[in-house]
Amino acid sequence: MPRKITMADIADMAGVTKSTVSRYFNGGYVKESTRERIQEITREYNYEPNAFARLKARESNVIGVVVPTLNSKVTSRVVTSIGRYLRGQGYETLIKDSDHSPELELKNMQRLMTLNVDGILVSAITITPELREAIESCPVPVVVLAQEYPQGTVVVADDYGAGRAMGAYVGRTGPRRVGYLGVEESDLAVGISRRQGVLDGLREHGDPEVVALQGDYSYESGQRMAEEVLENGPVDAMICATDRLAFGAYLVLERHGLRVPEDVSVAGFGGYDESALLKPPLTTLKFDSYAMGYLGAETVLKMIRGEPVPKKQIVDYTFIEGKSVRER
Amino acid sequence: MPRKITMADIADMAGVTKSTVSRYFNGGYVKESTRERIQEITREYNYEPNAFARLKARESNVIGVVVPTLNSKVTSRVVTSIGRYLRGQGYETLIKDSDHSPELELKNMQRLMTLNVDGILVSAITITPELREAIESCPVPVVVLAQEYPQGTVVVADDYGAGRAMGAYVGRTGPRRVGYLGVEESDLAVGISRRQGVLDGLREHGDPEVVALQGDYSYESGQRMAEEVLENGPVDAMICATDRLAFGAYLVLERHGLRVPEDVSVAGFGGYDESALLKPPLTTLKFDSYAMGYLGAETVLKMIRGEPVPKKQIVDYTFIEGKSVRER
DNA sequence: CTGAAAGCGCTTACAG
DNA sequence: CTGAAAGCGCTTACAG
Repeated sequence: MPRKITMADIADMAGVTKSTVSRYFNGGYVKESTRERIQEITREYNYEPNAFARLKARESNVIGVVVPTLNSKVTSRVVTSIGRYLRGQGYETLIKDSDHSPELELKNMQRLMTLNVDGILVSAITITPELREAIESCPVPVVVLAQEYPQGTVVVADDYGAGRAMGAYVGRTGPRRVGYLGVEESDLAVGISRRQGVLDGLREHGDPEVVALQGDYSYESGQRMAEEVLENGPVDAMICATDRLAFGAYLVLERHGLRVPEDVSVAGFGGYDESALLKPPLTTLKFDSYAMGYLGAETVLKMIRGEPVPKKQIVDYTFIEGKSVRER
Repeated sequence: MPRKITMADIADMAGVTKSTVSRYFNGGYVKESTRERIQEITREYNYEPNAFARLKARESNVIGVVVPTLNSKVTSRVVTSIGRYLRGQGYETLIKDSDHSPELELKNMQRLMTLNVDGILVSAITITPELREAIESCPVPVVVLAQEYPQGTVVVADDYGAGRAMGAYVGRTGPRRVGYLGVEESDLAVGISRRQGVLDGLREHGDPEVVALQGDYSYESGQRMAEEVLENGPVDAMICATDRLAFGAYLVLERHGLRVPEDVSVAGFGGYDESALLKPPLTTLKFDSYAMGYLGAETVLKMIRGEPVPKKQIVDYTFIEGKSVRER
């Protein structure tokens, strides 16, 4: 196992000082011939400076990203998009997975700060008081993704608007009783805004009775909630806070011998590829997660440069009409 | 924005030297009363040492992970599992996303090395000669995930065995002509081993004619290949290298008015949650990705400690019997 | 255009 | 049990 190669090694081989090599990498003055020599050696050894040893540098060129989980289609898209943008801008992306734990969420934020990243993108399930405190006392720019955060800079999906659109769409078909399969209110975006949108949308179109439930984000939770809805009496529609929950509803409805959409309409949020494959295809709605990642990354870089940025950016969604909601 | 707090600050407040604080964090000798004082201040300021400033330390306590993409269910599971294990062992996980690019794959490996990580877990789509060279010249332990790599230490899924089991399962139903929707051979595990397993399994049970195609991993690719299979004449079964490809096959079969499994059997690999929701539920097979992550992480840590490790570890799979393969 | 020197936040022998 | 000093791989004024 060869020894790790350092900037000093490169300097030696090039017959210069590491100061010069450093300048080479950071865009300082280097004579053309020297530059070429360094470039050649750098190429030969595939050398790249250790980004984390830039302790003295004003900027580390690394951006931290804390995500609530990696096991989510939406998060995957967001992180991929962030990585692409940042890579193109010469920044490193440092991903910290909170694995559904609020304590880890806080720890990740704190750790990122001591790691002297230039900025932080944080997507949290819940912004606890401790997290908020950490965000506020953060010495580098922070942008919050996917959750409202009035105190700071955010990029969010239009959860309320999307909910309302879906509520109205289903409401127009004239249901008498609707089940809402939701998530916990600690998730403000999905648990509250999205639900409120749905309720308002329904109210504007016939004002059906609504049985609103809360669970977690799993397939199993979707099944449990669907069962519970049915135990409370027949419904004409189930609106599910995520496609995954809708998958659970499909299964339970089938078990009960109920047809979609003839007996019960079903709608979701997420627009997963798989949703189009269900029978019938799920009526859902897809947020532009790539835009969220891109805009978040762009925004944090602007903040670092001291450029003005919008306090709040809202990404769009696309309505995906399936065949799972009854025609009116 | 408050200044970042450093070890020297903590030392000042505790009335000691940073040497002592460092020892506190690294398990050296510290008097009980001193320890308590440092602990208190550390707690108050939520201080954690900058893991990347441990330039002088023998061990950095960070493990690098390079993944081919973040947009994959399997990768998500593997990375989550790695993170959990490593966190429990006091290690940082540094994720590098190659975003489907072989050049980035190589760059990520190289960069990780200069970042003085203690070990590397690499999951690559293709082990190019350059990547192999990088792995071989790596000064820290490397374990390769999900791909065969005879020169090194690997944790792989039993692609051949799984393919053969699926081939045999379908073969037993007596198909005359079978379509195989595969991926490129540059992916040795899926593109070659899995396919070979399927072919061998089929051959042992009736030896049907096989139309084997190659594409990428997308839903659209599944559709294209399914179309191409049908253009070549009727088949009794389609075996798909991943569930996602099978999703595409379902769509195309439906378009052609062909029923699953009455007209055409379909089978996949992956065991996605969604696969059970298809109509009919997909017969598939799920690899234990969590085990792959866990074992990979455990193995690299053992290698770092100089403990003996198996050259090759094979993770198990579970057969998931759906209703998409005709009864014989 | 380049080098010597000091310093970033940490660790580690070595004295005491 | 603790501190002073040197050093990790890099950056950055400051001379020259």
